[in-house]
Amino acid sequence: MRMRERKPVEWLLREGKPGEEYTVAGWVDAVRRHGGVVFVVVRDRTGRMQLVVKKNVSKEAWKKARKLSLESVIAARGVLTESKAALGGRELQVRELEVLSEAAPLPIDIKNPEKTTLAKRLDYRWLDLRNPRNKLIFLIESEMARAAREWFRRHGFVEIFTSKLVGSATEGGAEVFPVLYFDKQAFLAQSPQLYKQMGVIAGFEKVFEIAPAFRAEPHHTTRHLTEYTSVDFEMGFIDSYMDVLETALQVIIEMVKAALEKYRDEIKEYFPDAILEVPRYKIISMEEARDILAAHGKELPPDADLDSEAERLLGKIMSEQGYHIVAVTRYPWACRPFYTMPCTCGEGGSFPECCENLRPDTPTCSFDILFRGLEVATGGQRQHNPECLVKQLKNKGLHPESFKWYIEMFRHGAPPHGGAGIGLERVTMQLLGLKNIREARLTPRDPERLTP
RNA sequence: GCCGCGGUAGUAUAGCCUGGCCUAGUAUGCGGGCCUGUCAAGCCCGUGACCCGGGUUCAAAUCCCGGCCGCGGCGCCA
Repeated sequence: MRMRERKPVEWLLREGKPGEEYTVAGWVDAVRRHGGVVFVVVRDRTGRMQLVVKKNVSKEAWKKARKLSLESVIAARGVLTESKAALGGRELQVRELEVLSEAAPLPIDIKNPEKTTLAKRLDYRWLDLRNPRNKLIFLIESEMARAAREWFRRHGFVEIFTSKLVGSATEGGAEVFPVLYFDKQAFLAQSPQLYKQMGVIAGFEKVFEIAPAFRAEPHHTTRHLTEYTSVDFEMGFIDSYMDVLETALQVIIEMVKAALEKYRDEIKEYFPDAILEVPRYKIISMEEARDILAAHGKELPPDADLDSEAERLLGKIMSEQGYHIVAVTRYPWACRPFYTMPCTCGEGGSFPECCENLRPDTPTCSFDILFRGLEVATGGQRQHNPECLVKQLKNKGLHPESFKWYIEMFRHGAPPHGGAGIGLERVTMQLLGLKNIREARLTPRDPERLTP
């Protein structure tokens, strides 16, 4: 049988002519043996259809069909017929059957993913993803990445591809993976942060990147990966960090919208906890967030980040008011990286004096975006005054010498700018209501797992 | 990194607390048989497991210690 004659299942069910002979090929989805007749359900990328293999039509094909194992790859040729009993209303009366690749007994239950632990499913990811529910997660991610990319391009952002091998840690040092770079010490980039800024300063003005980021934190939770996809952008000539926040929100909305427009029915079918409408958002300040939380019995000190309990609580309160997305602004200096623009500078320009007396609770021009109570994005305005940067580095206990080229970059004309990073897998997880972020990554990496 | 829970056929589980009655039960898968209209096919027969190492004991799936792995929480973060 020739593969070039192969017809997709969807096409056969819709447009094939009954009475004509066709070739299909795909995976064995089900086999039902009934003595002289064997029903085989074949599955390809476009759908599933029933093959009928009768002993009195082709004894040879019938013999092969009886022995088919689930998930083997087969090709079949036969006459398309109408059949009320068949799934899709049509079936193929097989004259010729070929086993292209025989499948060994399956180690996991593909039909019912909930009957196998996630760890086991991940060990056999290539089988796990044959399940339509699991496969859908990645069709959605593909769609969301496309939507984000197209949105950026439509709005004048340039796609860049930054180094993932870096010479120094971006923000501290503890959470980066060290790698041996010939005879030197290097690291895997935990964020494209510094390079995005370089893109803006180089004159691209607006840049974005959709690429992996690496975090060496040994988290054992349902929402952390050591390698994830970051949807990052950076934009110059902003009036304030609110321009950045608006952009981040629009991108997230655009991603969710695209996923829902294309896959709403499937999402509804497979993910009972998913959101089916484009979420509304609300922007509040850290001060307001603290007041709301305090009113619900959760007190936070003025220099503290929202802990995961606070995030969940805030997410719940805001969701009940109809806002699945809430952006929290003005994070205290103590919780933000050294390059963050403090609110004492920020609006209206940055001068050497404005970053003098930074205290742990000094508000910064920054924000986090929570989607159903989980942080999915972080961003803000960056400090573009090199003198301030040095002060801010020192304030954080870092050594300016380690960031030499970074600081140097701001001495040759750096526009006011800011950006954000959006966690693709986290958006997917919260959109679909997944219980574990590992489900949203093709081959997840956590502190223990390095294969497949 | 810290804390808690766990590891039994291919998969998912019962048994563990209160050691012997376990020749380790059940479901599903897998192998074989019957069956020409099934679609979670059915019926009959069969196959298959106590994570690794050490200890306690007359006796360990069961109790203790260590390791590895898994699940989750926290800190932190996308």
